[in-house]
Amino acid sequence: MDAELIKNRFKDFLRSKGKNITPERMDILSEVLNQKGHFKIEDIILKMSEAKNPISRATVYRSIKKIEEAGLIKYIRISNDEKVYEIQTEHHDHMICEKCGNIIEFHNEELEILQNAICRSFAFTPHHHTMKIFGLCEKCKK
Amino acid sequence: MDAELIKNRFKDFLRSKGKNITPERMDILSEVLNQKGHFKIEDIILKMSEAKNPISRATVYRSIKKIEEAGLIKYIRISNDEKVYEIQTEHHDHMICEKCGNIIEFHNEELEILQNAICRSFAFTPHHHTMKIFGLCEKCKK
DNA sequence: ATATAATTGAGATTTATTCTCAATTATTCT
DNA sequence: AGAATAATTGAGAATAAATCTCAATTATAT
Repeated sequence: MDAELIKNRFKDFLRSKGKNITPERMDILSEVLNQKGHFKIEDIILKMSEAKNPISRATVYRSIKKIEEAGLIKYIRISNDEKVYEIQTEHHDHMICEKCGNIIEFHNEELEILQNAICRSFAFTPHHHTMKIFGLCEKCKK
Repeated sequence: MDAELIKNRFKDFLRSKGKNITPERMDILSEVLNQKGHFKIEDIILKMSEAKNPISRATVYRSIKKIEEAGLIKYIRISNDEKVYEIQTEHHDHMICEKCGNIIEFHNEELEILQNAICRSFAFTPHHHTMKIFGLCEKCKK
């Protein structure tokens, strides 16, 4: 939530990997933190190309990848050719409205417990999971 | 399970859409039904290019799409740039071993019920969902 | 059989992303 | 602080999966 904290985490990540802290990387992270809700990489590319210190497409891709590696953002694939990013908070799953495209985040502890139980029954050691429910949100149902 | 049944379903689908039943489409479906477990579109493209009546890459893509539309196969995205297809059976979810790539299919009715309950609490009408659990399978754990 | 409409193959095109490499900039070492 | 070293950047080329184009071929309906 606190942008400064996140920026510091990113700096720490870069240092820990022996990577440089550059204005380009920090500017891109700032723009990411400015986004409301889910965003596409093209949104960031556009913003950065219009900024007072424009940053190239290649650098946006490279920096977004680093921010992702740092665990600060992640993406959800909402269709075969659409990825949207979100700032990483606690783990949650997604409901995606097939009509309006709205993405609802939810977390349900019972679900997590059940998933772990299912994994145990297969002697499978879970690391992480993704669950997406596609359907119609309340508004679009009407 | 019965290949002839599936082929007839595909023919019905094509007819219902006013599409032609062509040897290319039927040969590609046959090759799909020959696959053991999960397969990649490149596997099919390779096989068809080596067949006695070779079929082009474009036609494989077009036919696979039709077979998918007919509800006979579907794909799972196992990583950012890897899709694998499977023959459509009853609904199930997947566990994917991050080490050996093995895909375990599972179905759990409790999970489905819980998902529906969660959707209800958001006034969300679910149509379908995907769930993938990434981790280590029994063998790779050791 | 013929006419009409659909399909095919081959290669061009598209789109998202990554790569290349010379020029620039950050960091490290005195 | 300044030089040396290593990393990063921008611009455009390259890549890869999938789709499109269009003339030639084939399936279907009459």
